Amino acid sequence: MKLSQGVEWALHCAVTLADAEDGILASRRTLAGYYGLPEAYLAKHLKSLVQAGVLVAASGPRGGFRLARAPEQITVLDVVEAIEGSAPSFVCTEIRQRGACALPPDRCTGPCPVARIMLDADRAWRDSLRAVTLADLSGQLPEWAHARAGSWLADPSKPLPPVP
Amino acid sequence: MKLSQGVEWALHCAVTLADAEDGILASRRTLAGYYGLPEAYLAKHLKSLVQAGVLVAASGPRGGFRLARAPEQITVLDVVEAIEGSAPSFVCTEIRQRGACALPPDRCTGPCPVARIMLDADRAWRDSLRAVTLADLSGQLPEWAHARAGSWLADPSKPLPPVP
DNA sequence: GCATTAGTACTCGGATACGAATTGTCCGAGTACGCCAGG
DNA sequence: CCTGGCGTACTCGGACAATTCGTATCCGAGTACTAATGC
Repeated sequence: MKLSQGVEWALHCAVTLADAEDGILASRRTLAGYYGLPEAYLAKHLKSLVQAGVLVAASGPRGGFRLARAPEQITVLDVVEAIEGSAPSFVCTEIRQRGACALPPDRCTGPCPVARIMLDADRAWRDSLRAVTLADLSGQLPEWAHARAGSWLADPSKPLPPVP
Repeated sequence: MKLSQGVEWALHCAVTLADAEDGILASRRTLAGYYGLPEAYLAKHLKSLVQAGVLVAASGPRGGFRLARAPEQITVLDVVEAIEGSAPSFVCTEIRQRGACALPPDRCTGPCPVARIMLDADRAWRDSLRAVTLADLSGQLPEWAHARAGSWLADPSKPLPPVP
């Protein structure tokens, strides 16, 4: 029950991309430099985000990544599932139907109580993540943080505006 | 975000042990035979349950495992954390304080929004598991299932009562 | 001066090693029962 | 017949491999800009 390291990276990068001005694409080098992350490995996670439809990628010079939808339309769950996969954390192997005391299949019409509880908890976890969007996260940052992110994404070589 | 296989085994075994008559200890062989599980590997998980204080073990002939408390006093979360560990699923490495756009530490008094959301979801998951006890799970089984489990735990060589 | 075309530099994407954690298995330490010998 | 002691068989606990997954990295495919060249 440990989440991948990439989930944190992906979430921060997605929130940062919400501050990109229209038409600006951020390359993986730009994003990696923003947080001091290994560029090659971050690329792997960015690719996952593209495959999941969270980001859109463009090749060539001036290429890079941007959000596929408005920040209000992307939930934290979208990002997490892009990295971790959307499979439920608990898989019931129906061991109640195996072994010396196996139950006959016709007695196992409904899901077993153990699986039901675990899936309920999994649903609660996902609901909690689905209730928050990138816009919600971005809105918790101060104005100068948005300005810094936008400036860096537009041109990483330009000096950053100072922190008040 | 995938739970260990042992979680399912541990939960089923714990629910089964709730049907053991007073003074009856179930050996790992008995439990493994109940569900057709590999005995040696199941032992590893049972050991974790003992270390977590969910089960009590006794050595020697007539030895085995029993619940450490009444089924009403053991939550599903107790069992899951015994196997998976109680560490939170998300760990914030404070990448916002690293890289080219690192925030100064004096601007990071509170937890970062990303970590807060992830920990909230983790708490929702654990709350959901904490709300259910082994007694709740056991209560969802029909009467004849309790009788079969109790009979097998008391003497695996005795023929099981039939399923109605 | 302008259009065309070849070159270049920069981007993403997939294929490729390495390490750690989970999975799976085995043998040794300890204990209660049963049996045997002695009184 | 009763009691004490020893042996045995069964239990759990920790130590030891194999496999899968997450981590980390590199090189190749593709694209837009740039610059040189011909008209």
